[in-house]
Amino acid sequence: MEENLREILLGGQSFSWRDEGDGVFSAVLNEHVYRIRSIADAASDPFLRSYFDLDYDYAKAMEEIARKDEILSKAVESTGMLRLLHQDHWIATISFILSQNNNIKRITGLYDRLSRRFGHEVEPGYFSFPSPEEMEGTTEEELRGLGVGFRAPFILDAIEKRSVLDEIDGLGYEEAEKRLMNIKGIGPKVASCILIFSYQKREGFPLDVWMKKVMAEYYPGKDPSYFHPYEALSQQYLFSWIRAEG
DNA sequence: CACCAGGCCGTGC
DNA sequence: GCACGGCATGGT
Repeated sequence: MEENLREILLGGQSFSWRDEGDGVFSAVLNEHVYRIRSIADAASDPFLRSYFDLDYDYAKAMEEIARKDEILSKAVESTGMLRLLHQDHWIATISFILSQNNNIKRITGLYDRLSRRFGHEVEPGYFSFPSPEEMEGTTEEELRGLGVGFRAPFILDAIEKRSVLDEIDGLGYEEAEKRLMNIKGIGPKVASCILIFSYQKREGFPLDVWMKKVMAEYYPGKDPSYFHPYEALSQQYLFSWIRAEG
């Protein structure tokens, strides 16, 4: 089965990708402008191979998830094949700090404004997401001026404590979560997104407002361990399904 | 005018 | 430990 590329790129895992029309999606990553129409386009590029986690068997995982119960079967069927992205630690951290009490459209807009203000132009009109060094020296006032609102001091704290992002790989989930949560504005939900979509910690299970409804309505009394060993990917199928369902 | 969005922080108990 | 209000901004 073919991947649901739109859902993977624009469904809330990442805020880097843009719909260029005619089935083309673009993103500025790794000092390049990448343009792709399918996952197959990524197979020959080392950076994208890692980014799209091409060495993991998502087809097999999807089949096993669909066999778990009726709800997951429905979620998988309506969504198509998903993958979990392997994003840059810093980009994921700021992206999901921006995501709290926010919506995907506005998060993407803020991501763009940060890129244009602090990043650099890789191609005409295409700006990289700024590195911590490029953002260093900014102020709460400047950030608020870009529209990030109450998240401004959280971003400043992340700039200051960015070195913790290099100490997460290899840690167990709980310890990794604890370290991330030392940064202001990172609680359990934001931490889980960073750990899944940047550190490949597949036992994460983000509980946002949508997923809390799903759990209360369809999995009362159950906790994320029910979905083991596919916590994160199952969550992503349920998230996509319930959002499409309304 | 409300209420919501891939929540978290500070306070009070 | 848990419950609660506040929080910037833009959309419905």
